[in-house]
Amino acid sequence: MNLKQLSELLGLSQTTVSRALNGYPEVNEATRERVLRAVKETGYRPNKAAQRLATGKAGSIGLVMPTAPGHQSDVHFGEFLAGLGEESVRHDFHFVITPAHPDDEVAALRRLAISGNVDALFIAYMRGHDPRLVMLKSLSMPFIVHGRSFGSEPDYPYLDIDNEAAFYDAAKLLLQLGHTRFALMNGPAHLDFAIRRKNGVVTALGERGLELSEDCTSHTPMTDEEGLIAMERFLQLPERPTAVLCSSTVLALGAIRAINQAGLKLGEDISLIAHDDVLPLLKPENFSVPLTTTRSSLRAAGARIAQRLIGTVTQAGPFPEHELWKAELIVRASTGPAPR
Amino acid sequence: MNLKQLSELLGLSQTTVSRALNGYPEVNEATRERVLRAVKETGYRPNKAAQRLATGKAGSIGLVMPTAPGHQSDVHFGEFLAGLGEESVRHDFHFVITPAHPDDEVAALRRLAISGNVDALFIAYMRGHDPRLVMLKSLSMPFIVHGRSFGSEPDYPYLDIDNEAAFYDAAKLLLQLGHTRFALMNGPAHLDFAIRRKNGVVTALGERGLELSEDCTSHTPMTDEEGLIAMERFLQLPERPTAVLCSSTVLALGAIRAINQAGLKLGEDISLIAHDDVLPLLKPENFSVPLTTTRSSLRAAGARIAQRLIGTVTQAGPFPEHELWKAELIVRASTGPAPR
DNA sequence: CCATGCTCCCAAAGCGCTTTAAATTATGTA
DNA sequence: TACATAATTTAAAGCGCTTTGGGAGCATGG
Repeated sequence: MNLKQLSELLGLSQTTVSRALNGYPEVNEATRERVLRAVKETGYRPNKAAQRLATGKAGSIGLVMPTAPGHQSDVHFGEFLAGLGEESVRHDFHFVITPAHPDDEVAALRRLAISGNVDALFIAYMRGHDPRLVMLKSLSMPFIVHGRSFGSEPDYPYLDIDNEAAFYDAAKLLLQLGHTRFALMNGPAHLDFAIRRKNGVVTALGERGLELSEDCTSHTPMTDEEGLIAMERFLQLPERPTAVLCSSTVLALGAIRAINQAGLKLGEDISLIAHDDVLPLLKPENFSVPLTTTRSSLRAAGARIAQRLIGTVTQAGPFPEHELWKAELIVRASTGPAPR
Repeated sequence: MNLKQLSELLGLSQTTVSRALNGYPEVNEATRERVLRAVKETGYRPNKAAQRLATGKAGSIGLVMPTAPGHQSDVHFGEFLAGLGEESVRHDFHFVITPAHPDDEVAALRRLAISGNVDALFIAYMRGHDPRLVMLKSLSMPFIVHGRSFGSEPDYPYLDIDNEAAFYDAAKLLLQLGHTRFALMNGPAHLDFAIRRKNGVVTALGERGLELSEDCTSHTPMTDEEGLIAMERFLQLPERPTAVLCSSTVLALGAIRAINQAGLKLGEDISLIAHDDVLPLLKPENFSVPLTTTRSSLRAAGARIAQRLIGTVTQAGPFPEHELWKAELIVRASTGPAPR
């Protein structure tokens, strides 16, 4: 069933039927109702490809999913997607996901953009001087960045959390508890959030005349294995840290395993604060020693980004160019006074 | 840059350029190379919407993501998606994800199918007598089912794991270890895999003249909280179970927390076998007491499903209508002889 | 009675591609 | 040299929708 058949069925022109469906004012209400009724009865749905071709609008937002055989899937990705979905469903938008090899992301994004399949783009996992940014800016398609790109002018729309403040505050708390030997388990060094979080820690320590040693810093993918390995390394240092900051509850999961295996007590021998993206599987309050965290919901970020993206496409704006969310510092049992 | 412009640039007709690009044989090799070179230089990409309209092919597979505010996102979903992506990227396919309210899935699937946005569909989380199946069969669009639908004729293509055998084998192992008091922590009762897994357990127990009591069976969403709650309930029974079968490592995560909190020892006081979908975040070997599991990679299933779906669309088949994968039973420390 | 302004509705063009049917050019054969 | 045949190329017709530019039909008012 297509428009032509439907209009013949109704004895109307395609124009009128199309207008009736799209809410144009110049069609008689009685006629509109007749059309709507026929749509219900026939189950007619406009062909999206044709609609897209005619209007240039796709009703979808695009994203690239880095993937490869052996490439570990990221729990954060799923959670973010849930947020996007939660909002998109309200506007009858869908998303088009292009899987791409991690080395091919810029090109994949470009292909996606000029394919005509999507109205807007979204990127995340930002790096310093991110090459995707340059490409996107040249593209004249709305986009939004989750995170920021250190070293680039912030002349692009973004939603980010204040990573620096979050880790500054967390470090500050540990300082107040008397800790002096710090460690940081961070994400990959080239990622923007990792850079900023480190800065936050360094600043807080600096105010007390302390330094973050290289030995006590790890930059790894955010998996529990890496957390385990990094923490094992820290624990073997002659002067092992008593305060650990952790870029993800996933890393913390491994780190705590290492702490337990070493026979140490979390919250007594070692204090730990992790950043909590509010993953359904890793609730900090459910750890055997509940985790002190800096919290910011990834899912909420996804929903907000969808809202802005869709709003931009449908001209429902305006939206602020930049949003910087504060993370909450939530104190639980994994932090305590420095042992002496 | 579109076809028309490109062909004018080359002094050729759109037909020839189109054919050159799509590998038709009736175009001179020299001409084809000239076209290809021009494409490289100009960065021309065909408009997908137009291509789709003309061919009816979309180069994409569709799926519905159940979502709603407060609807917990499923870790299994992300992992499955990773598998789909891994294979899709090889064929330059992408996926179109329609988020939909859980109550609206059938309709959403229908909309997706007739939108012309996708070439093939995929469904999962099968229920007994699944209503989506009826709809899909009436649709004349290729689809594949992950799982099966209990109570429907298996006259549709599916990929499933042998849930019944997996749980039969697991129960059998525990029986051989001398256990007689069993519990089953299962997924929602209406889901196909839950029905079959329960059957497997019941059959194995039945062979020894044992029964699975209602008190010792839970049907819940597969989250760690639910695992905790269910296990707490089991542990308060006058005759508490010594052998527990668990439909997911996620449930096991909570269950083990409950066991620890009760001061019991996993693998001694209580033996537990969980089904392992090979989630990157929950490796059974990383639990403080490594978990005995029935293992089957969700990601591998995703990749295979993508392969079959894409193969069907591109006529690369034929593929077997049905695939039933065996899960591996891997024994680790969470199982031991029944305490006496 | 005719110009004016509405309200509705329609024919046809166009979005960018593929593909059918036909035209043109090249090649081979008698 | 002429003609059949093969090798290339092209014009034009869609694919199913939106939208531009009119055009009936009808009431209003001078």
